[in-house]
Amino acid sequence: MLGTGLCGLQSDLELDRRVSINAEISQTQVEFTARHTIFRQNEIFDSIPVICDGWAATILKLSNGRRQILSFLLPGEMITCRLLFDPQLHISVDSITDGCYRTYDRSQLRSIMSGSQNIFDRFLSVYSDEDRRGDQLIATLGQRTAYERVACLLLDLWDRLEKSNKVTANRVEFPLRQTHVADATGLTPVYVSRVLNEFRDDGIIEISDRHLHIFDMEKLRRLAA
Amino acid sequence: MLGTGLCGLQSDLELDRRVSINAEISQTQVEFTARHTIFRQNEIFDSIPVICDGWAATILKLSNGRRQILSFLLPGEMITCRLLFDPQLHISVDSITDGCYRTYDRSQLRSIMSGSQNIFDRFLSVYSDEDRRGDQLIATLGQRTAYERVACLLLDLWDRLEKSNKVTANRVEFPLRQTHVADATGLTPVYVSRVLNEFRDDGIIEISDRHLHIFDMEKLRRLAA
DNA sequence: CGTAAAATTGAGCTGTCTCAATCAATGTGG
DNA sequence: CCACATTGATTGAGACAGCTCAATTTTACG
Repeated sequence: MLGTGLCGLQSDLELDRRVSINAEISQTQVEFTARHTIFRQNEIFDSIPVICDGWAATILKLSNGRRQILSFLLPGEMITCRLLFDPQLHISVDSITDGCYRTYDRSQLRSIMSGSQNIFDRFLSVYSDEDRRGDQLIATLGQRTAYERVACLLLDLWDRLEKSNKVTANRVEFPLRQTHVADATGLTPVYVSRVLNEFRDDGIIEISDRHLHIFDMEKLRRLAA
Repeated sequence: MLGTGLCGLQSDLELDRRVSINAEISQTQVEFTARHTIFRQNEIFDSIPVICDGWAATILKLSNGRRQILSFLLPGEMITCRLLFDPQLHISVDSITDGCYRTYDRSQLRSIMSGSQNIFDRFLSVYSDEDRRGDQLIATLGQRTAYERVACLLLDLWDRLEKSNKVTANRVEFPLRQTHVADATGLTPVYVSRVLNEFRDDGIIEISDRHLHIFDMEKLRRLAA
């Protein structure tokens, strides 16, 4: 983890497990419960929310009612770096599990950023990662088959969770429902079920008890193309 | 157009038709010809290229050889704002028509940006737009049918070209081949042909002579859902 | 003008969806 | 703590959107 203890001040903001700042930033903490919309498309924010506990998803709703999950938010992650610069959230955020978020004042964050090239660049690097993941998702949805999409999603989450040491013995907490996987991959819940079951029957993974177990990582990575 | 004449200095950088700076920035101009890769995935840049004439496309290549067009670059547009902060280009750029690009020194641009909150915010707003379009594309590829995808693409391009006054009498230059449309929508060239022909037969649009003519805008917007 | 690239068209196939029914898990109120 | 209600997962059968392959025509380019 980069930057722990920077500035040597009080409260702790950790971004995507890559930037953390100790500084005197005013923050408020808010609890949320599973399966609710916690931020709505087009809300205006003077502060930056960061999920500090639980899982959530960013969602874009189309005019016709269909919904696409853009990303899953894991504990410690900002909704999107864009909020640092653009007060209007153009996406919704739904909670997946119970949890809480903290909000940090934008102007304070920005003055901290402009005070340190170092911190500034770290935020930008988080932003950059966010973009890369977005571009990868575009390519995945445009070019990959259902099996590949599901494999990619599982691996993406796995790799992120592994970075924050949430993986033990090839097993990790996995609170997503199949509808979440469906909304993220552009597939039908019914078909997601078939894909996951086939992965299970092939001895590649198993999802049970809100946990994901990967038995054959190599095969899964090969499947993700 | 915002910001023309800012700083009252020499050369002209216009971004996405939304930010333009007159300042003493060193730049070099490079010509390119149609149908070539002009920047390669993973190149490192000390300068920011801006397409100043002609069309190009940003492309992500997958391990298995498939390719996804992430965006079309119209005259005046930066490859991606990310390059302002991250020297590594993680995508390729292919030219579509003949044209040219200029490159601007990153550190110079950044010092201009840090010298003016105003200019800084404008760059960020361009960046923000880039992201929004990315998110829309994710939703389109994940949730929309072939007809909707093609309609969305045509409208997106149309709206951007209209903003820069390139549309006259419901007609606009349109140098894309059907393979470009296919790579951008995640469809097959063959199927794109069928979709476009159906649009034509329904009296909605016509593409001929490298121009796009929209006869029934309302119907097209309805099709785009 | 000749050659290569792009577009069109037809026929047939397959990956993914829809609909519908059943079963399992999770949450809730009495 | 159990019964019921709700939500999520599984499975089967059938349909269809979009793909593949291949042949032909049209357009663009050197």
